[in-house]
Amino acid sequence: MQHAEPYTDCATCAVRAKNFCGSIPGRGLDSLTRSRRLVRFDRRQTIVTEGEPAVSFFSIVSGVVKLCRSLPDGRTQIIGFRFPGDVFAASDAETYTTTVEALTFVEVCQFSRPRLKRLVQAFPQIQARFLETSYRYLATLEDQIFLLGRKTAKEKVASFLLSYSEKAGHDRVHENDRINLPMTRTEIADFLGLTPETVSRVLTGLAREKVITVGVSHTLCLLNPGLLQRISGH
Amino acid sequence: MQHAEPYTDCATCAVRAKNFCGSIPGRGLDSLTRSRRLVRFDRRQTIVTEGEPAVSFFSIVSGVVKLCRSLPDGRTQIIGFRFPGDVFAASDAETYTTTVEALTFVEVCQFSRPRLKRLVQAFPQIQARFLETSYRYLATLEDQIFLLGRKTAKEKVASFLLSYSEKAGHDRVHENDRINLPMTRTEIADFLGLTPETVSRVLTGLAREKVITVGVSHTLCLLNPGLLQRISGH
DNA sequence: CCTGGAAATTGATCTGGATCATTGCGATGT
DNA sequence: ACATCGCAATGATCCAGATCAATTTCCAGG
Repeated sequence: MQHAEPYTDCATCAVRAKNFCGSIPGRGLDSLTRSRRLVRFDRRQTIVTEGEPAVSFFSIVSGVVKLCRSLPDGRTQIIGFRFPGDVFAASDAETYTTTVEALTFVEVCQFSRPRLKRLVQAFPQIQARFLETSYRYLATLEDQIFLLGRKTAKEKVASFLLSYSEKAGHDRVHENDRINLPMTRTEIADFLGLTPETVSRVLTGLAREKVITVGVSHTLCLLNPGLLQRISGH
Repeated sequence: MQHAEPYTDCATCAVRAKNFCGSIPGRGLDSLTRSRRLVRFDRRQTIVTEGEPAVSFFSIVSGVVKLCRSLPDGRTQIIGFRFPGDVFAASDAETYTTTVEALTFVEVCQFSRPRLKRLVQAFPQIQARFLETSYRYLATLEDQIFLLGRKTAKEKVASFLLSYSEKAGHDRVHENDRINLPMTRTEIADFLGLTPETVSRVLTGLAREKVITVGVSHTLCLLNPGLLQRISGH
């Protein structure tokens, strides 16, 4: 059997369990596969743009994206990063509330709103999953609000390293974990409400304290996650 | 007929339309009324505490509350304020993620989790409402993240005054609107990631520029909402 | 292997907002 | 009317992180 797409269908999708798709029973998988369009983006490509009509909903199969907002004067704030199994552009707003850009090569399932709506009608249990997901995002954003409002630069960076290394794969953070950051210092800064220079200085500071080592090609190593945790102020 | 509570039942509730209760048909209203307990709190009373088992869900009938998180060293961040028609402690987490405190005299409908669950089973359309609400909160938190990460003190205060005066009643913000702030300078500061001194200085600055007037007893007047809007950086 | 441009690091300096200290003032109770 | 107490305003000073300015490192493309 030949597929138009050289990729897995929903029945064999690696991230199905993590996503709303996991709530759809076996008999619905064909209909799910037909509802979505698998789309690929290269690093740096924009997937959706803030303010444009929100016609689609997305679910990430592979890769990492950033959600961000900008002011005309250039100030940018990254709202969050999203990983395989995450969704974005999920709200029912008229227009996208954030710009979404690929940080790595990315594969997403794109659902048009009407199709998604039909899917939800056919499988109402999806809605409970959406609610769960959106409660999880709410909790993450609350954490981020605390971080932005009340943490110091060092605490911010430490928190970021820990939560990133957790979400980006490793469920438990171990000593000597080598983590790969697909984002630039500027992007880390735009996420933490800092400048790239400050991020750089804090990282070299942490390296001097032997909490991490900073490697080449966006790589870095957590030598002492326990201490990092304490530095992060929980 | 006599009521144990001297207050309206769900059929005549002023905020029903704004809330999930609005999706429950007339025949379900008795069951709704029986599912909730109407509870009152005085200003400064704590309604739920961060970290404690999340046994209830709440919906505000009247008054204003704050949602906040604290670190043992005393740093506090207010995540948001909630008004009549809003809900809180809505996530399905094991424990409350924020402490909720009354800023004014408050009346809330308290639902135990099991009862709420049964209500949702009986009226599944509630779930769609919950999803809508939680998308709305997500958008608010995204705004707040931009504000905390990238706005100046003056922009923060201007944004706060505008969004507060909108949510606290007035749907459109008019010239010479008199607004009542039930929170202290410290609470405004903890919401905006500032100190009370800075909030105070910015307010007197805005008053000097004739954008607002600061009145007594937590009252203040927006002389020029249009300019305030421009100052807020949208 | 070289080379150009972007990103990262590092240093010097500046500043917005924090911190510390004092005074003012308006509610509440006597 | 007056004393008390907690919040608000204001002033003086400080400092974490921003800004400005060079290098240095990285890496993609030839």
